[in-house]
This record gives sequence, structure tokens and C-alpha cells, in this order.
Amino acid sequence: MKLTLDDLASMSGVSRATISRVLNGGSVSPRTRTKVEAVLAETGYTPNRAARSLASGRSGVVGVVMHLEPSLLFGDPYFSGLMQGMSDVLAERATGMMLWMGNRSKQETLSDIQRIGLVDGLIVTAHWLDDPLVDGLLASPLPTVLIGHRRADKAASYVDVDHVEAARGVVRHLIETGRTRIGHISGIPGSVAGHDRLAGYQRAMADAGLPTDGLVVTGDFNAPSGAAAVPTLLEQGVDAIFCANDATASGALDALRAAGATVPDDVALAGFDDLDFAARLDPPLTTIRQQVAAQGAEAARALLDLLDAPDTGPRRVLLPTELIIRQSTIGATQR
Amino acid sequence: MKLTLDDLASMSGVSRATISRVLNGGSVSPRTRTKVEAVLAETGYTPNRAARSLASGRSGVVGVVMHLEPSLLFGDPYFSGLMQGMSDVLAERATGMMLWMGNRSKQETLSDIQRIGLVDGLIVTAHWLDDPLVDGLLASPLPTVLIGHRRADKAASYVDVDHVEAARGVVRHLIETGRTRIGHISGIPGSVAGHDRLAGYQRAMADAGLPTDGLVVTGDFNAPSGAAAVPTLLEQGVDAIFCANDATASGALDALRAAGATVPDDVALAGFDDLDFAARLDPPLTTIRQQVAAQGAEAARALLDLLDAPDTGPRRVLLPTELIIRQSTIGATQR
DNA sequence: TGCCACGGTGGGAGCGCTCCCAAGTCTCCA
DNA sequence: TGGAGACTTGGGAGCGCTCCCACCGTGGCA
Repeated sequence: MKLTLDDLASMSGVSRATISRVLNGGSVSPRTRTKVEAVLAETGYTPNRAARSLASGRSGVVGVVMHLEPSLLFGDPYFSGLMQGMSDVLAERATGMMLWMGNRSKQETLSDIQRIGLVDGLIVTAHWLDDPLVDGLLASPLPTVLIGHRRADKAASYVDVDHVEAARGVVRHLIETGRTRIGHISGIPGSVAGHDRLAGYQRAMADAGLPTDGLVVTGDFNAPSGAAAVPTLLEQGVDAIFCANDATASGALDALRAAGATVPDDVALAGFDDLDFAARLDPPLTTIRQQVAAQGAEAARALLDLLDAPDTGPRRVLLPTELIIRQSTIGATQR
Repeated sequence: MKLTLDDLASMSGVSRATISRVLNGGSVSPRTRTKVEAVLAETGYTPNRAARSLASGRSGVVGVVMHLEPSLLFGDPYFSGLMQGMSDVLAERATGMMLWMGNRSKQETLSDIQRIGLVDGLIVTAHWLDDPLVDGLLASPLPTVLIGHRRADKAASYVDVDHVEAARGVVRHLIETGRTRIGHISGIPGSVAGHDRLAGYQRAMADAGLPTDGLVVTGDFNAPSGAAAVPTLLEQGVDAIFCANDATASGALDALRAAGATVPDDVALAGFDDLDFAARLDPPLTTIRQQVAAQGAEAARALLDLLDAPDTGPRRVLLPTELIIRQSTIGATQR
């Protein structure tokens, strides 16, 4: 059960070092290799991870930090997609995954991570413009890949989508289909996504020479905030609303219907995320699709790359988004 | 940055062994202790985890195995509750958590876990009567605590609720409120919860001398299966339905209403789990509350106990459930 | 005053692996 | 046939920590 390299060495008549070479892909003659591999298979030997870590300085484990309430973490399809993508890639590359969630304060989480040591690198979600946890982690010597990034993280490794461009694209679509009074229900102030999607909206409007005064209402990424924003926007005489995400849009849709406004004839509606339910709304929702699982997978790949080649500078991956046009902006009548 | 015990030893004028004693709670004179602690605080030293593991044979990391699809894992409030409870306790005891989800086959997951080594023990969900992953893990030398358990796991450590007794209790409540033709929409065959809740139903019915022929319809824990079962049960002339969980009950409720049956006047309805929405159904649902987060926490505690005192035999924790009586079984009219 | 007991401390031997370096073996060509 | 060069292989020195054991000094008791 508790076999060591030395045991295998005497069993197979070669030295410990040679077995290590077979295990780690060093140069070994074919004859020796097959002989050793036979013994390996026969004994079902697994190297002692701690010893390996100590000698090599690598643990084969990465940390994943998603600092939000577990109920949120697990309730939101965004995070489950991320986890899925990451864990696929990590499992494939025989790398373990340690998870930190938001059940302690950011300060405690930070020191927990430092104290536990052991991980070779970290994948961290960075969704807030101001986040001491992310700052602390980036400042530590541990190789770190962010999912999402702030303007200040230019020098860090990250995987993200271009929220600004994506938002700009959907608003441009609204403009191209003839809308001129386009409102925006924003995401949570202080969040990267909220901030950048708002910026994209503003840029598209400015590009077209359209005013935005009074047309932006602050939301919080949830349906009720979408519904709450609708009366204000209707007063402003909007003919389209771009919502910071699909959940907000679904709330807005309910409120529009309640107010007697038809979508898209009176008011066009667009969201962001393309969650499952977006296509099932009535009318189906125009939105931006971002490949969430791919973001997780890319982050894992970027980190593993970084660990293999530490001195090759930061990895930056911007994943494409896709504008999904459905009836909530073009309607059957306008086809 | 990369301080070792020897560095600290020369800095504080004591031996490496003494510092280790301060760190791990050995017997040290107060004078020496304060001196060393000062140096410790000043340098912000953190022990090298790999070296500690190698020397002590313990890693301070436990594995959590929830072998189901990530989308399911993250979508279901049951699992997020479990995770929450576990990670609270583990964080409190400075223990790391490695996570394995169901993105690979059970066979692969099993060998991944063995191969990665490193963990001191495991917490594993055991929801299926037949599960090679659970069998394999229990057979391994790693201390393991199950969440849920099969009849065959008598000798293992586990945390669970008594599904049989809980189900029996809710059916007894239906009988006591005057119901006699009580149907059951079961959970997925092969699942522990489905199996045991069915058994509890049958026992309660037998105790009361009531027949069950034709009154059990197989469901799958989801709302549509609940709805699909209703016509059959109505044909059998049921005056009450006990559903294997709340989701099934919500499906059944819709179908009952669609069929023109009033709840609870024509048919009483009960579920299991007491998820958030149960209280918000119309009428609010009588159900069984199980403290999911507490189950996770208890499992973590049991495992940590087991690691501290390996030879004290298995830990078995049966958490209480609570019958929550709402209007779906007693109705305002019968108050 | 001498001896024993005991708490506090230091030294050293590993834990099981990786990795460097030197030694050994083989091949091929001048 | 000798030697250079390429490829294999073994030995040994750690990686940083824990834990056992022996040693030291003090205090209490006979």
C-alpha cells in the first residue's frame, strides 16, 4: 500500500532516479521503461504528493476563489458554467482544485489562502471595480488569472469578454432598427459588468448623436429592479430599453406589459447573457451570448500555461460575444 | 519571503524544534514562547505546507465528492446548502477543501482522487442505492464520511436524516386528518431518498391497515413527473397525495387544479424538503423540513473528528426532520 | 547534601521525492 | 582500433518540516 520509490527500485532492479524519470517523462531506454512500467502497473503505485511537492516546489493543485455567498454562487447559472469549464480542463490535466467561496470576510479569505499555501496558482473572479481580495491576491507572489478584470488590472492575466463592445453592438442594433429614444437599466454600480455595459451604451448613443439624459436608470441585475425602472423610462418616452442583463430584462418585460406597452412594437427590449430563459420569454429576448463555460476553461488553460512557463508574461484572453437577435427587438411585424 | 524554520531559529536564538513546538502547541516555557511569537508575528512566517505534510503525514485538506452534473450541482438548493454548511466548518478549522464534481465518469473520478493523493479524508454524497464511486471510496483507506447512506453502509460514517420515519410521519398526519385513500408519487427508483420515503409511506399505511394497491406512481423528483402522475391517482379516487419532494408536489398541485380538484378539500397534498417555494405555493405546502446546511456542517465535523481520533470507530449522525403543517393538508376550512 | 524526577530544549534522523552531476555504456567514424 | 560524443543510469544532496531521544537545569524530598 505504502510503496515508495525505493521499494519499486529494488523490485525492478533499477535506481530510484530512473523510476522517477519514467514517471516524469525523462529520458530512459525503451527496455528499462517497459520493465519499470510493468512494475508500476502491477503495484498500482501512486507517488506521495507531499514529497513530490516538497522536492519539486509544485503541488499540482490550483485554487479557485469565488467570493460570493454560496447561495448566490450555486444559484446563478453563470458561476456554475464557469465551474464546469474550469473543472473540465483541470481534471483533464490532472490538476486538483481547491475552492474558496464567500462564507468568510474577504480579509479572512485572503489570509486563509495565504496560510493554506499549497496551491500553485489561483483563478479568481473579479467582478467589482473595488475589491481588496483581488488586489491582495494579485499582490501575492502566486500566479493568478482573473475572470473578468478591472481597468487597473491591465498587467494581470485575465479572461474576459469585452462588455463595452458587446453592449455597444446591441445598442447599435437598436439604433439600426430605427429606435432613437433608447433607455438603459444598468447593473449594480461598482460592478465591472454594470460599469462597462453602461459605457458601451453611452458610446453607441454618442456615436449616433443620440441624447441619453434621463434615459439611464440604476438597476441591480435582478428582475425587480428591471420592473421598477420601467415607469421612469416610459415617462421619458423611450422606444427601446437595453437592460444590463437578462434577469433585469425579464422584470422590465413584465412591467412593460403591465403598463400596456407592446414589445417590440411600442418598446424594443434587449438583455445580456443569453441565459436559458431568454429564448423562452414572450417575445423571445434579443440579447448577448457569452460563452461562460469557455471562459472558465480558458482561465484554467491560461493558468496552467502560466505555471508551465512563468516568465512569458501575462495571459490575456478576450472571448468573443455574439449578438442574438430575437423578436423582442425586431418583432414578427417588422420582419 | 521564503523563510524556513531554521531562519526563524537563528533569528530568535532558539532551535528549530522549539519553534515547531510553539507553532504546534508543544510544551514551551512562557518566556521562550513570547519571544518566538514576537518573531513569528514580525516576519509573518507561514509554514511550508508540503514539508509539513511530508513530515507529519497529514495535509490539512479534505476532499468533497459530489458526483453529479455541475449544472445540477449548482442549480439545486440542496447541494448549495450542503456546500455552505461544509465550507463554514472547514474554514473555521483551517482545513482546505478540494472539490470533485461529476464532469468525468465515476471510474475516472475515483482514480483521479486516488492519484491526486494529498487529501486526509473525504466527504461523499451517497444518494444512489448502487454507486461504484461510493463503494470504491469506502474501500479505500481514506477516512470517509457519507452524506446520505445506503443500507449496506451500516459500518461507514455518515450523516443523514431518517427518510423512512419522516415520510411515515407525514403520512400519519394525513391519516390523522381523516384521509384514507392516500397516493404516493415516488422519487427516482434507485435513489436512497426515493426508496426510503416510499418505504415510510408503505409502513404508515400498513400500520393504519390501509391499502396501497394502485396508489403508488413512479416519479423522478421533478415537477413534470408530479403532474403526470395526477390523473392516474385521481382515477384511483385518492383523497390525499404524498409526493417524494416539493418539486414533485408543485407539479402535482398544478395538475390537480387543472383537473378541477381543490386542495386540500378534495385532495390533501404533502411534499418533502421544505424548499423556499413550498411556503409560497397556493395553498402553502405541508412538507418535511430537513436542515441541509446542518447536514453539511455535521459531515465536516464528523470527518475532522475522525481524523483527530481515527480509531474510535465510525461516526453516525441522524439529523432530525420537522413536519411543517400548512394549508395544503388542513386548509382554512378545516381549521 | 545528594539523588531523583520532571519540564524545557537542542540535535538528528528521517518523511519520499526531484534534480544535478558524474560515471558508465554504446555507437560510429577517422 | 582508439577516441569523441550521445545517451543511460546511479548516487547523493537536499526540499522544510515533525518527532523522538537525549541532555540540561531546576526543584523537592529524604
